Order: sequence, then C-alpha cells, then structure tokens
Amino acid sequence: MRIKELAQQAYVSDTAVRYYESSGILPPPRRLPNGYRDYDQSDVERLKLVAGARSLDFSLDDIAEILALRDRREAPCRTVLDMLAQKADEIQQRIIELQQLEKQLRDLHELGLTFPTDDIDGKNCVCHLVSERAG
Amino acid sequence: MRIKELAQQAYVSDTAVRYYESSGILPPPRRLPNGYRDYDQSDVERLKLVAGARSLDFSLDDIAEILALRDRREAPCRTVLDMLAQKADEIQQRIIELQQLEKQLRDLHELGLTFPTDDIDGKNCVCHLVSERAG
DNA sequence: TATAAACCTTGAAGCCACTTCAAGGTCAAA
DNA sequence: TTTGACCTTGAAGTGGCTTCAAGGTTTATA
Repeated sequence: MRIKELAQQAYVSDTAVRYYESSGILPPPRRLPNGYRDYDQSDVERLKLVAGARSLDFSLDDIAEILALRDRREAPCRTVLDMLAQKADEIQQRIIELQQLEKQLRDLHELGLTFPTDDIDGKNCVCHLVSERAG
Repeated sequence: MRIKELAQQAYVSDTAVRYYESSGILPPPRRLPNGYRDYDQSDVERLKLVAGARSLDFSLDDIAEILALRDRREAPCRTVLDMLAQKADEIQQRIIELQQLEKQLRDLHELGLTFPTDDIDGKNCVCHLVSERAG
C-alpha cells in the first residue's frame, strides 16, 4: 500500500509518516517502480504502536526505546508498563501545577475587577498586579 | 544598569531579555560607550510586566498586545481582565483533557498488569493495547 | 603586570513534533 | 487532454527560549 493508506489506517497524516521515517522511528520502506513508498501490514502494526503511544503523550525517544526492544526480539511489555506508570505520575503533577495556575488567574481576575480600568502606568490597575507577581 | 541587573530584578535570564528585544517585546535600549546595553527603571517595569504575564502562561503575542495599548497611552486593564478570564478557561479545559489522559494511562497500566510480559508480537501484551487505541 | 574571572557582544543552531511551502513528477478518470 | 488526486524532495516555520561559538571589556587578585 502507498503512504496515504498506511497513514489513514493509523489515523495519522502522511507528512507525519515521512517525519517518523526521517527521525528513524520507521525504517525506509520499499519503493514502487515509480519511486512511491510501498508499505505492508507489518508497517501498519508498527505505525499503530507509534500512534497509540503518541496519543498517550509519549515522546518519540520513548517510542524509539520500545521499538528498539522489539526489533531486538525482546518483549517491551515491562518497559511499557513502567512508562505508563511514570507518565501517569508526570501528568498528575502537571495537573496540580495547572490547577494552581488556574486559581492564580481566577484570583487575579476577581481582584482586578475591584480596580478602575483606566489607569495606564500607576499601581491602581490589574496590570500592576501582573507585574508584581515576581519571585 | 546593565542587562544582568535588569534581568535579575524581573527574575528572568539575560538571554531571555535579549530574546524579548529581538522579538520586539522590549525596545532596543541605549548603549554604553563600550556597546553594552544600558537600562533604566522604566525598562524594569516593562520587563516585570512581561515576566509576570509569562508566568501566567500568556504568549508573547498576548503580551505584545497589552504593551501596544500601553505604548499608545490606552489603559490595557480591560483587555488584561478579559485575557485572565479566557486563559483561566483554557487552563480549565486543558486540566480536563489531562485528567482523561491520566485515567487512560492508569487504566492501561492496570489492565496491562494482567497480561504476560514476554509476548513480543502477539495480542497478549500491553503493547497491543497501546497499538489498538486508534480513533 | 599578568591573568583569571565575570561580565558583555553577535549570530547561528538546537529543542520538540510536526506542518506548511515550493516546485516539481505520476497516474487514473472524464 | 486536462483535471485532480496522489506522490516526491528539501527547506523553512511554529514558540520561547537555551546553548554554542568566538570573540571584546572590565574588575579583582596574585
């Protein structure tokens, strides 16, 4: 199959497939006589793993590590399990940070509403609150 | 004052200050006879506003918009208030997405634990779960 | 006085995971 | 025969910086 059909089976763009090849995540495929890339079912499986892992926010480096194990005929399951747990912890931490940020934004908005909105340079202004967040 | 002192007063790096200048957020400063950049208190105020807004995750484009109002002697407070509310909503939405992602990661991890960890290509493997997340 | 240490300058490249653009070549249907 | 959908490559753009390379300047110390 050609690149577009491969890409559609994994729900990614064909430019992304070319990018994965250029970054070494996908091997250079066979070519048809006219120079078009020619893929088979094993390429679909590999790309689906890449797409599934990317949709879980794994980096291409992480994915390369998983694929390298498989390519050496070592089962990557244990590594993948560890990565899932670690990524979940990272996301959890990121959520906490964003919750704090959201609270700061809402607090600033609420406080800002109590100030006049025609102060340009003075301290009597929501902009000044933003400036003085230093630390 | 020179660039490092300016940067320290706003808790940013001096390379970031140069970057802000190159992107038009900060105007080109006066120069000392030896060519070093020379800043004053108004530069500190401007940079603090930039740093405060960046710490709230505003883009440099957003910040440029705020500064453009101020530079035209129009009070940016109303715009800033609107941006605060909108940014808070964006963060809230992002938190929801990350919570869904975290749940998917934890669910996959839990389910993956029930599979053997020595399957390389077959369907009896957490990797296969990752591959089949398509959609 | 030599020299090291701390500061400053510029321009270019690197980061991440792509997308977009430019400038073509290939192939099937109407 | 021409339109349109597909394919190719290489380069540049995205955001907000940091890092690197290769210097010049100034202050403190030995």
